[in-house]
Amino acid sequence: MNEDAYERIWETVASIPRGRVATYGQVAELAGLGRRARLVGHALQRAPASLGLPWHRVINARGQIAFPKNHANRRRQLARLRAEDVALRDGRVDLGRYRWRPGAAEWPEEYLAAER
DNA sequence: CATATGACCTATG
DNA sequence: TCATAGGCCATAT
Repeated sequence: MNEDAYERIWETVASIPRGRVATYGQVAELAGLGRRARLVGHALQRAPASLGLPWHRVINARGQIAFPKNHANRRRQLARLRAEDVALRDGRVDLGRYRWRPGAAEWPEEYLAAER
């Protein structure tokens, strides 16, 4: 069911640039699904690995990784985020700094600051 | 059919 | 910042 919505969610997630993050609610909104944030979680859980989606760039509205503390994917996501220079302080990403804004500059503030 | 359970969010106090 | 409440909804039992 909702294959239609799932595909739109996958496309949206695939378009999140490296070094930026998006929240579940944001992905739902961008995919034209209103406030169905939970659906984003379902869609990612069911996403074929073959799609190679950057699922690690999707976090909750509090800037935290949504997986439970002991879950293996939690560490995987943390490692991948750090690998693309997304800083986590006290387990939280500074959304004001790293949230993806479609159409806006796609590089983190630190990078822009270094260029200036 | 009825509950419970999440990779959730926003508003409010 | 924490807690509560209401919204949301596919899946599992």
